[in-house]
Parts: sequence; C-alpha cells; structure tokens
Amino acid sequence: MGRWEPDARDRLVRAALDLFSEQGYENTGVAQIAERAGLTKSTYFRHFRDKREVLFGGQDELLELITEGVAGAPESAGALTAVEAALVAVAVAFTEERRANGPRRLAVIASNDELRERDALKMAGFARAMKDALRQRGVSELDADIAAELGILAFRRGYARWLETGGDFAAVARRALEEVRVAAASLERPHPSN
Amino acid sequence: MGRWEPDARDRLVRAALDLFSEQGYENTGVAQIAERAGLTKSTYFRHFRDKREVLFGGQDELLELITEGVAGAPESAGALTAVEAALVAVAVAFTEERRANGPRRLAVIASNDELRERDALKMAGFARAMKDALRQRGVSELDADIAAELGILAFRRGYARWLETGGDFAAVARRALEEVRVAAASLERPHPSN
DNA sequence: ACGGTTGATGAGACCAAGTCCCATCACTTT
DNA sequence: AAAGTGATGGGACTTGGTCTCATCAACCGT
Repeated sequence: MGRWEPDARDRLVRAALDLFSEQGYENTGVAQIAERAGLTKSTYFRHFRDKREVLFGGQDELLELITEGVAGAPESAGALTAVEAALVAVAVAFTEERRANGPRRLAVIASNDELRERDALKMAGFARAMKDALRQRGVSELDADIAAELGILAFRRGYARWLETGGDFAAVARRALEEVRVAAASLERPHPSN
Repeated sequence: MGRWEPDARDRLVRAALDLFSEQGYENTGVAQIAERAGLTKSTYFRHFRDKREVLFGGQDELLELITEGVAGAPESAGALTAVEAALVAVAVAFTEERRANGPRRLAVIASNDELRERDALKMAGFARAMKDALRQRGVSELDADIAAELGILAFRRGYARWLETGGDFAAVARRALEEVRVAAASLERPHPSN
C-alpha cells in the first residue's frame, strides 16, 4: 500500500471542519478544502462521496457496533435492554479526539439545512439498524420500532451530555436511556400540574 | 394575479411524479420535468427550491396544523393526548387525491438516498414542531421529546396504513397512536417469550 | 539493482443542479 | 390607451459530482 503524506483522509476532515467554521459551509468549496489539505478535488471525492460526508465519517462503524451490540445482548434481555447493550457497544468509537471536535461539528451542522438533512438520515439509519437487529431477536415490529426510537433519543441526549461533561460515553448513554425509559413508562398518565 | 395555464405548480408535481416513476429519479432532469409541464427550468425553481422538494409540497401547512393541534388540546390533557390532537388536526390535509399519489410517491422516495434524506428531515421537522408546542404547554424537555418521537412513529405507521385502507386519516392515526402508547407503556418489562 | 505491479493521486473534460439578471408577455388598473 | 404587476422565458454563470486517463511513489519478485 503506497503512500506519500499519510492520513490524507484525516487532513481533509480537519481542513473541512476548519474552513466550515471559519467561513461557513456554503462559502467553502470542495476544491478549497482539498487545497488546504494539500490535495485536489479528485482526491477529495475519492475519500468522500459528497461535500457533506466529510462531517459524517465513521457511520458504517457505528452501524456495525449497533447491530452487534443488540445481537450480543443476553437471550433473556428485553428490547430496551438490548438497546442499552447497543449504546454501550458503540462507546468504543467515542474517543477524546472525537469529543474535542464535537462542538464545532455540531455548530456547523446546525447552521445548514443540507447538513441537518444528512444528520437526520444518519440517525434514521441508526434507528433502522437497531430495529432490524431487534426484530432478529424476535421482538415484534411495533416494539422494535418504539425501542429503537427511544434508543436513538437516548443516544442523542447522551451524546450532547457527553460533549459537555466528557467521561465514559457508555456510562452517560446508559443514564440517558434509563431516564428515557422511566419517563416513557409514566407518560400516559395525565401530567401533574404545570 | 395574472395566469396563463393555471395550476403551474400542480402540473409540475404531476409531471415530476410521472417521470420519476417512469424513468427513476436520477435519470430525470429538472429541465425535463419543466418541459413536460409546459414550463421551463427557471419557472420550476421559482416554485420549488430544489429537485427534491417537488415531492414534499405542503409541509408548512402540516407544521402549522401540528402546532395548532397541540396548542388546542384541552388544558388538562397529557403530552400524548396533545399529540393525539395534533394527529387529528393534521388529518384535514390528507385528501383522497393525496392518498392516490401516496404509494408512487413513497416508492420513489424509497428508491433514492437524497430523497430519503429529505424525508428524514421533514419528519424531524414534524417532531420538532410537536416538541416545541408541547414545551409551550409546560411539558418537560424529556417528556416532550419522548411524546413527539412516539407521535411521529404513530404518524408514520398511521400514514402507511391509511394508504392501504383509506378512510379517515384521523381515525387511523388515533388507533396507531393508541397502539404505540400501549406498547410503550409495557416495554420495560422483559418480553414474554417469542 | 532492475523492471513490473499496485494503489493513491493529479488533471481536465463533462453534466446537471442551482443562482442571477434581464427581457417579455398576459392581464389588470387608471 | 398607457402604465403597472406578476408570472414566465432565456441564457450566462458557478459549483457539486462523475468519469477517464496519465502519473508517480512505494513494493515485490527475480
């Protein structure tokens, strides 16, 4: 495997995040990203299928971790417990470096509709992976849908808190899921007062 | 308000859906859609902001209906009951004509990643509208998130069933939400056997 | 050491989506 | 009849994205 300057992909990611933060997503061209990374447009599109994808690397890895996490849960575990296993399994991908770039990345995504679209699709992909893996365990269609949706909600909330507080993602995500589980179980009661 | 052939927008929608169904989304150009509608590319982009949007018309209307539906629920209603009100309120937009085009529209969307992205964003927008309207009623952040997510799930399931069975969307959506509510309430128990 | 293979890159043509600006035409108003 | 308004047509232009071919660094076997 030949190589010149190593880590072309990482350089592209960093260049893109920098430029998006400095000038905004829409004012940054792919050619410009490639240039700052010491590469060309051609090479950029060899590493990422489009301009957005540079901000969403490593989703395939997460999909696999989710699937394996759900599948690897104890036989006797319920749907939400299997989802919990998925969140724990996914934690290995949430490194310190990822956390460092998290806030800037989130800010850029929030600033642009195309990027929010991509983000929504990624989340839907996670939910789909959870649902499919749950169905594989014999969970009903409806229960799988619900557990997956609640799992993604917990994932999002856990991720946000992890960016703030740091620490072990698994622990944070577990707590988030537990909160969601408790709240969901008492939801159908008419709410107290305010 | 001058007009030549009326309903330019509708003609574009019909032309797009036809062409997408016949040739596939990626093999159809905006210019081609406009041509079949007896218009030009310029005019197309005056009616829709991009190639995808022609398949997602009327979302602003739904957002308003959702917000009003949640806000208009009785003071004493819980979060999920307010969500139910939103689903009922939204039903006025689900006409017979919409139902007729539904299956083809769904098939086209399912066939392409860009379109699934847009769809995911739209759904996220609905969830966001529900959540915000719930918070306006004093529902906690967590409860609002959960209720909105379950509401969207019921919406999707209700929509799918409505396309098959027809009838009043409100009734179908209500039943879907009730199923989701019951299943969610008994979810944390380890599942029975199968 | 040498030539061939491999894999990543560069270069440039090309297409379609999307933006902009200005001219035009149908219809309305005064 | 003249002026105004709103929707449309037309075409130049930018850029995201694809495709093909050439190039160059590293590796590999003899």
